[in-house]
Amino acid sequence: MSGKRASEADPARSLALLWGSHSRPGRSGLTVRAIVEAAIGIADADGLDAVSMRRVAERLGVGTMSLYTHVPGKAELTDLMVDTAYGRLYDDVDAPSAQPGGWRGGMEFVAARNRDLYRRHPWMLQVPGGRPALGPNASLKYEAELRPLDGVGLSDVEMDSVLALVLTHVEGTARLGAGMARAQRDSGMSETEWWTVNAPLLDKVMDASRFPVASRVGEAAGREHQGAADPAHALAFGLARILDGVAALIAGR
Amino acid sequence: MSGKRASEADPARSLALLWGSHSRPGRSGLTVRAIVEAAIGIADADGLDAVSMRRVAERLGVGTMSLYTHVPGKAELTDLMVDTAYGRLYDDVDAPSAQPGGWRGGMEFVAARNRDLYRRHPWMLQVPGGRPALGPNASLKYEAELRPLDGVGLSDVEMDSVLALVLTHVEGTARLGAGMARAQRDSGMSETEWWTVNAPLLDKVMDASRFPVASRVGEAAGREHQGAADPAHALAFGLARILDGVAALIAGR
DNA sequence: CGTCGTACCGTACGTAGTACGAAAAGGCTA
DNA sequence: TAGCCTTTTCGTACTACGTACGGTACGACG
Repeated sequence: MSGKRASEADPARSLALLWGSHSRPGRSGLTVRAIVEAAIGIADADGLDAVSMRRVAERLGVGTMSLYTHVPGKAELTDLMVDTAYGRLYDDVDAPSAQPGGWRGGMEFVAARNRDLYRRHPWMLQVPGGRPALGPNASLKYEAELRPLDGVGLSDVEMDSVLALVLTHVEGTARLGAGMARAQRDSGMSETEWWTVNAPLLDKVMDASRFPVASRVGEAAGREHQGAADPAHALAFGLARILDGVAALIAGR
Repeated sequence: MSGKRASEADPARSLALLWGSHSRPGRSGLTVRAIVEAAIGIADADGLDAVSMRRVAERLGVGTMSLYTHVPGKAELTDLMVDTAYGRLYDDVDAPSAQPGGWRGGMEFVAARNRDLYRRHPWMLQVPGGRPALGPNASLKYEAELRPLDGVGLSDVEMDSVLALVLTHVEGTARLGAGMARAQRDSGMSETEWWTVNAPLLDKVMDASRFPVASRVGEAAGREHQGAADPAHALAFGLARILDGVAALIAGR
């Protein structure tokens, strides 16, 4: 009955857990790291909704409530999952600033890596937003991703804005892709199958003459993408426009 | 125990409900429209998570299970909520294609209207993705938003791509804003308050010298935006870049 | 060997979606 | 009016969730 929403983690607890050297195994071998790893495994396989405290505990062979000895609650566990997932984004040798193609090549690399991240961990798109948990890996990520933009003629504020723009775009298109993948899993039908089944139903119910542009464009796009949308194309097309726009901003100096 | 995920609606049932003239009041006056309106009212006030079948029924003064006579389940109800919310986006007189400033003005109008939509109905950002439910209002929206791009030198596929890019950007920045608003509500602290409280804690735990660019840029951005991020600025900045990029694409013809 | 701090976890409460089947209210024909 | 039938309404119950609470048992230390 306390005023605490399950969706909002205690920031201080999260921060301590995130940055602290949490490694005292306890007597059953239970560790924060093990809990987080188990949760990520479940989320990778079955989505964030499938991550229940019961199921995490079961996977670790411990009682459900034992988890609470190491982790304050599910919200903080989610924070830990996110920062851990950020952990393997960039190696030292493989930094965005080490990519060819200048700032543009760097941003393309950032976009590709983040796309891969969301592909591997689609559950990250389901994490409830709010104040982002500034863990060590998130900080490392921010640093690495800003570097290609440093010294190219953008102000500090603009550097932040450009990176945010790119990341928002990648997240948006990844969300599209994850949604399509989930729809495919849940319905058991591929995108094309679904449309061939449901198109007649839609035709019967909607009068295409009321939507002349929409039906023309929608059909063209559907044919091109073999479905309602194509996340890979959306990512590439949008990123090209965005980086062109950023180039124009830089050139305008 | 059936194989149906609660997150995936039956498309045929949704389509029939969406397009059908569902208006047989039943003997308690219960209507699909009334159910949807009640659900939207709850979602507007307390978020999508607060929309439970029990609470919707309570608001309407009927038994919980009576809802299932009119609506197959919660997933389909969500589809109906979304299409209904789309309903009041554009009046006939107020269409994007009637805006000044050509295609660019039209897209800026589309962006502003969608931003307002997400501001009024933040729960739309929590709707689980998947195959979008093609209701009448979604179709109208697609038609209205494509029109400013018609005949400006883009191919049909490019028209779809540009619109998707703009809408993805608006959704992404709206998500940022909704997250910040929710964090503020849950924590009871404004953005500046939160950072003044938690900055010392972060300083203690992270070594700023390991993140030279990040700490410099982050501090500049934080000062500029009076917080970790500024959704309004992110929307405007990103939209300007995107439309510059689209202009370059058109000019390249 | 006794004591204590901590890790562990069984039970229980309140929340959710919805399956099932009973009950009740009209609408119809005879 | 009586009887029946279709449809709407909804009480109960099942599973699954996060986690508060309180008991138990292990390992270290005196």
